Amino acid sequence: MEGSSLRVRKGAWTEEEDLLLKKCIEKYGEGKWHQVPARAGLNRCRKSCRLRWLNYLKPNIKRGHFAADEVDLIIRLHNLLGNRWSLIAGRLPGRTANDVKNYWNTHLLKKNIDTFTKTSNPKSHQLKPNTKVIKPRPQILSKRSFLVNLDEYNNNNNNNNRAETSNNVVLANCGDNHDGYCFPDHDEIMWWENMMMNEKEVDGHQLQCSANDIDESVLDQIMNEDNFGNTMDELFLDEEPWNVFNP
DNA sequence: AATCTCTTCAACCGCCTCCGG
DNA sequence: TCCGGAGGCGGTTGAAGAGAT
Repeated sequence: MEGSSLRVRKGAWTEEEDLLLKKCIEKYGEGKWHQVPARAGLNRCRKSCRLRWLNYLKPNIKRGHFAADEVDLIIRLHNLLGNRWSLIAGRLPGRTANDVKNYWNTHLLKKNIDTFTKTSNPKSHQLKPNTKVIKPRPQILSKRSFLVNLDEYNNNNNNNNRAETSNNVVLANCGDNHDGYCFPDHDEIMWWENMMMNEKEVDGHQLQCSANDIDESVLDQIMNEDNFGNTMDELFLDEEPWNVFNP
């Protein structure tokens, strides 16, 4: 539980509280959320302050209806990423993870259910019934966890660029910056192999990503084209999207 | 006009990961 | 190596407004 919950205010924010929080962030900048309530003179917990700022007060937040292209992008990215709202929101300027999540739950989820129970339109962006979405979980490894994985990788390496371990797999050998991806699940491995493996990577070339931009670069790759040079539209409008497994 | 039901979305909650001591 | 605090995330809740009866 957060701090001394007996004294912390909950519920809807008042204009006065918004103003205090805004002034505080403008003065001290974002971050150090544990200091924000005291600095702003707010009787709120750090999480509440952070959420209020990120979802409502932050400049450039887009409110109101989602445009058709935004909805389209949400559906596509959700097909790829599942409920990874922060990643999806990261591709929609001005939209927050909470907004995207709410929109999905209130508008798109309903549509999906309708599609499941009524018709199955192959050109539709909705998922088909019995479609298993493989949810990738790109992870930025800490030095510690990387070393564990690297150790297992070295122990198990059998001349492939991939080493299967009891719980995870290192995809491609790791570069100078020692960043990599680990996935615990075979379906995910297949998913990423399908998506990421091109000739260069098979030859030992690997994604050159820093720990901080790994998601961005991977998503950029997804957004721009697939392994075979198809555009995003071609990719997702195909009758059998390659990123979706139909058992 | 009053009441009930449904929808929306801001906010909370609990969990996970990371990092520093 | 362990532990506690902080940041961040996704799932869920509930108040408020809109629409239906």
